[in-house]
Amino acid sequence: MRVTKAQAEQNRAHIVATAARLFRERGYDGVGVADLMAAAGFTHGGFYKHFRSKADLMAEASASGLSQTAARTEGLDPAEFVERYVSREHRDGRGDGCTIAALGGDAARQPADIKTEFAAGIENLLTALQPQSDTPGDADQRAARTMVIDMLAHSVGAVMLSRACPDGSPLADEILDACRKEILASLAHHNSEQPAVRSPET
Amino acid sequence: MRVTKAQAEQNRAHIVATAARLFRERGYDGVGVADLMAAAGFTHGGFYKHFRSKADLMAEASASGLSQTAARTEGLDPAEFVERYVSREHRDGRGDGCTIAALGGDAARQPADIKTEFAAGIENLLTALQPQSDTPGDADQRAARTMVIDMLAHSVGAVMLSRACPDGSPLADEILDACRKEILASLAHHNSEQPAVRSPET
DNA sequence: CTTTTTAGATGATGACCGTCATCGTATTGC
DNA sequence: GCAATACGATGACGGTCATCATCTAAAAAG
Repeated sequence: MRVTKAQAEQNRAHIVATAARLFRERGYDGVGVADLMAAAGFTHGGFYKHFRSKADLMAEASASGLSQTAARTEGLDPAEFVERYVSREHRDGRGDGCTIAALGGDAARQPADIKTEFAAGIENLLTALQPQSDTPGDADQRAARTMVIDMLAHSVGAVMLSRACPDGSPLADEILDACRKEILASLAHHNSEQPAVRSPET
Repeated sequence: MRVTKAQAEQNRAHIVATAARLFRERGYDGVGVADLMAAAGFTHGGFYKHFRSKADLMAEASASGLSQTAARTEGLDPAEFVERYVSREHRDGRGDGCTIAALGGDAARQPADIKTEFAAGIENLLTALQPQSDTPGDADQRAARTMVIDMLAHSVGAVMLSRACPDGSPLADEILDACRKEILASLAHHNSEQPAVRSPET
């Protein structure tokens, strides 16, 4: 059952995409190689024709998921990012959501290669959120970067904390609402003081 | 090899404490029953004399770890909490640190009983951080609670994001420093506007 | 067209895991 | 003290897991 070289490449990409989603939903340890391949429409045998090990796929799937999040964030207004990120839809859609929020806790226990992918993914997200098109002074650049880093950690923390609470519990929603309100207020506050990161509308 | 009833109770507590630490270090799936019992100084056989299942222990160990964090936070100034929580020491000491930051990401995929323990643990932490000794108006109470919820999510996000980066990487430290600075600034800002949560010193 | 290569299927292997059966021994209740 | 009880040790069980060997058939190379 040989297939076209192009088809094989496409199958490989499909396996990576499927893995990225399943890992986000169930965690790295919650998905077996056989599970994964079945979900992608294959049997477990062909796996090692594409990847050297499960750990290899874990790193590649993480990178894929992270770059997808960065791509979807590109050109998004910070406030708009927060509205979408710190939302019930995002919290309840682990599989289709941000890889950092879904697997950040697991990444901390993974080997260096996965952590490196996460660092690169975070760096990309920061760049996507911080439009440095207008090149102001170095001090402003650093202040803007600090602010974006803080906003990202803040948003990630809100989603993760809300997800740790029982589904549909008042506390889960309260956390989300409280954080969204405070993050947006913080954004507005920074904008009024030194508009290093500014909304296009204002 | 029977032991005193008091000794057995003590052994059980020791197993729970060991489990809480190991789970924080390696995650729920990263610790086997045999591993765990060996780390506590026993063989795997006696496990089911103490717990009905591994899932049962997971819930109990989570509750134990969470209440420990709440107890250690009791009476702590919010700013002091942030200084300790958003620190390199805490980030690098998963096993001895906060259960929310270590297992919050995993809890999201666990059954309802564990999520319920997390919600209760979070609620306890909020109470420990929000001294409602002076009973002001309801509006102030709610505003203070919102602020504490936000501060906790913010701190948790900072530690988790930093942990997802390679050990000793500049980004890991940058995240921690940026967030600590911003969280403390936010605290100061709230204190100056409406001192619902106030430092004892000021 | 012939030969070589390789994506994917099938099946097996050894390690690990949660759980339970059994047993010894020391404590507890009488 | 005697009998009943139960903590903990030893060992075994199904099941799952990552990985590899083998086979196939079709695509690629010549």
